[in-house]
Amino acid sequence: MASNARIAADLAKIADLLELTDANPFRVRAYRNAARTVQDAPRPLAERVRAGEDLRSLPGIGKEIAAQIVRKVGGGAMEPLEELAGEVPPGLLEVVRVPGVGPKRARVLWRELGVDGLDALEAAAEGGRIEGLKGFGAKTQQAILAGVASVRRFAERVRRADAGRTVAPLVAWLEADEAVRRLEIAGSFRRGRDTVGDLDLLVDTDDHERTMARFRAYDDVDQVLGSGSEKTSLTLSDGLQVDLRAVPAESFGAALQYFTGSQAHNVRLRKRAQERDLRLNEYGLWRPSDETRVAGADEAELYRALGLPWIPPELREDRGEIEAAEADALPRLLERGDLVADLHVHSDWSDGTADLRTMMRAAREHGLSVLGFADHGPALRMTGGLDRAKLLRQHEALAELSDAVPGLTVLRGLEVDVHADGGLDLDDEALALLDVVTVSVHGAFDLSEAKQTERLVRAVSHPLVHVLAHPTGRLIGRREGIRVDLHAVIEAAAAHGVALEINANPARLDLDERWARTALEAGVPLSVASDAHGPEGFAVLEHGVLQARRAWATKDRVINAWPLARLRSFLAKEP
DNA sequence: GCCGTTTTCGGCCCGACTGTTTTCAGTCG
Repeated sequence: MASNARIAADLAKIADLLELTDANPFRVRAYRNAARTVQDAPRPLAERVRAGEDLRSLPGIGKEIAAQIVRKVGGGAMEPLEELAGEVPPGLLEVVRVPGVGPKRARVLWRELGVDGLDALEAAAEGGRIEGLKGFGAKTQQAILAGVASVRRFAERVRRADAGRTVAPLVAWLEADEAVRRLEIAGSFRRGRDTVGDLDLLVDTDDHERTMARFRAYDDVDQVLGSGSEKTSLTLSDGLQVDLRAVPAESFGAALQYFTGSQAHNVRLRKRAQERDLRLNEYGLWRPSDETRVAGADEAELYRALGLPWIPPELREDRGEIEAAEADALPRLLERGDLVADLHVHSDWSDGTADLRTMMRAAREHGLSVLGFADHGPALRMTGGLDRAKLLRQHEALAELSDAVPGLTVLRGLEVDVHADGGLDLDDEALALLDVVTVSVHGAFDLSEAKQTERLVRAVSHPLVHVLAHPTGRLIGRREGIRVDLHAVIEAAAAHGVALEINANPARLDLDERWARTALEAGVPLSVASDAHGPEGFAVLEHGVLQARRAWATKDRVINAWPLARLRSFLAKEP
């Protein structure tokens, strides 16, 4: 089936190819917008097509693009894709990813030098054939050579948590200088996305030149891509690109808003400014008639001047937050401090590194008052998983520890493997001994979508199951999730009072924000869980909270933010 | 290519930096 992601990828590719053929830029944008709409669509478009619905009700989808989507769903190829494939070599799509090379230059390089991909581009630069082309000089040639290397080394987006570790010492280095008054990380990092492409730093400084020089002098810098008094771009040794912009205090809020994005959110805000005869840019919100600044120093003030309450960065994706803000109906998003429990934690009874008591203490130190152990069941032999006899011994051990950590209630759980046919790895009698039954998939990732769906639907329909952990099994940047119709799984979870997990491990963050939101909209509660395998593992909960916030989760919809009595009632499957 | 209780045609978000230019195009975010 043509998933929304595949349809969106085709539309985005058409946009890229159109640019390379010098097409009408607004036509390009139309395809980009449509790609985004499809990506964000909560229901599979294929399903809507089969139901005979008119896709033109979706924003940015008109007659032409709707027809192309129908072709794709029907198993055909989108026509522009076929036409454009014959006009430009596909390798040019990689060439435009080189910094400083856009569609125009890529076309010149192709026409003049036959450059049809990264290898050819590199050879042309090394051979000195680029310098001398109209519009190209020696510096550009050098930049291209460096750019090819960086594209190769750093093709993918990086996990936000990894970027956070990289940037923390850099931020400390910049803030250590007394000229720096304020420093903020903006961009998708601030919005809490699970991955980031680069980092955007904003600085309010007494001395632009000095701060930019200090930035360039940071010892982990690999290449300085460009540097002026307002802005410096560079890459660090691990390939991460960091942009630093100097912003005056009177514009700081506007710049923070602008560079936090997302682009789609900003477009909406600028249109909104226009409708009020105002102009919005990174320096402030302006009244053009007399060039006065209506707002700029403070982000909340800027939103206010546009008739809106301040919108949390995690929601700024143009997925309904502006409408909600207008109606004064923004959710009060989950916060880390709302979490009282963690229901998915391992110990050395299976593959964890620490004993029960150590994990209990660590949970308390991380501000939790309820801890649900969820060691692996017997199927995962390599983890030393617990069979029924071992489970009983663990319960005895827990009973002895019942008062070991004041203020902490322990729930007896297990992470039970779901067999390929949807059966569980422990019999019902053993499952009934547990306070929390978490189920998850650790093998048979390759089943067909139909079989995988049947498997998970059967698992969450089991009357003793409470939580489905890391529902897709994706590992960011390493493994795609299983092929499964999550709509069907969500529907079954809703019918059987089962929660879906947001696994907070930064490599997982599974469910992702879109599916988590879909689950919430279907009435399915979430469990934000650390999946900690050691005492330090609880720290990742902050990443899970960000993901939950991006899914519009409030604490009322997250079972491990509930008071213990309410949680117990959920676990008892009371209506 | 999409869109419209001011429009079915004429718009479509905004500015900085760079390198190569004699006044600006291309790229980027």
